[in-house]
Amino acid sequence: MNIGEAARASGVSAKMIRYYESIGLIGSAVRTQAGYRVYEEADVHTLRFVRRARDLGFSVPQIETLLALWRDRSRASADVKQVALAHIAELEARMRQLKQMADTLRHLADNCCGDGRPHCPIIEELSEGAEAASSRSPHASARR
Amino acid sequence: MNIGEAARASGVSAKMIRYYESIGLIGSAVRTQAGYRVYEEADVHTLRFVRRARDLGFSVPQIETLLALWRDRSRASADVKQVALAHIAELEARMRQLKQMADTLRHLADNCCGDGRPHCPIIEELSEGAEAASSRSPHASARR
DNA sequence: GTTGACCTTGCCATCATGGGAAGGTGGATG
DNA sequence: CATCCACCTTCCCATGATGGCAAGGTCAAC
Repeated sequence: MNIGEAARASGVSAKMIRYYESIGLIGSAVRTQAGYRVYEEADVHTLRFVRRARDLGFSVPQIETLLALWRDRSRASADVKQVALAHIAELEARMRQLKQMADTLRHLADNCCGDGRPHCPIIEELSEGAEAASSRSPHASARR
Repeated sequence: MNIGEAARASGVSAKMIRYYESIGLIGSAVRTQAGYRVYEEADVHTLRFVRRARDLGFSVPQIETLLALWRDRSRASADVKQVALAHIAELEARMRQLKQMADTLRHLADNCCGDGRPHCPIIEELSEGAEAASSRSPHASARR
């Protein structure tokens, strides 16, 4: 099957299949004489694995690890669990950051009349900046 | 004051100050004869505003809007609030995505013994893919 | 033999940020 | 005055995962 069909069958775009091949996440596909990539059912299976891992927010390096564990029939489930738990921790850290931003903003917005007058605690916070708004070290860039 | 001092005073890196100038988020700094950028207290104040907005997760276009509102002494606080609420909604949407990923993973990890044996529900989910794991439309890419 | 759908590679863009190179400035010290 | 170090300048590159577009080759059907 050609790349387009593999893309439809796996839910991974043709573009991304080529990309995954280029970075070595998946093996190089067999080519026809004309240079077309050819895929088997097993490849589609792998691609679906990758897509599901992406849907769960795993990064490409993590997926590399997961693929290796998948293929390793003598893997220890502890190794898989470790990757998963590390990722959960990462997701939770990101959630905490977002939550802190949202909470701060929500608090400010709740105190903003939202009418036609210029007075606004949101703008004030940004310009005068109560650094101590929430337990945050002075310049800890809470970005991303 | 030079860019380095402005960076230290505002918490925005010199690199980013130049970047913000290049994209027009902040005005072009006055230059010395030698081409050095020169900053006043007011500029540092603006930079701090930008940094705080970034810390709250606002994108550059949103900060552009916020800066304009800040400078507009006849602004309507409703306009500021609208920007803030839209951003809160965005943050919450991202949190929901992350939460769904984390919940799914947590569930799988809870069912993984995490011992030396190969059997692992996490790997199984990825390879066999119970698409119906959590209310998620068939191929709704839950990406970012 | 033409057409249309598909494939190939390659480059560009995203978004905010950092790194580094090559070269000019400025002030302090020998 | 020469030297040195810290600073400044611009320019290019990289990130991560993804999409878009363009120019050109392939294939199958009609």
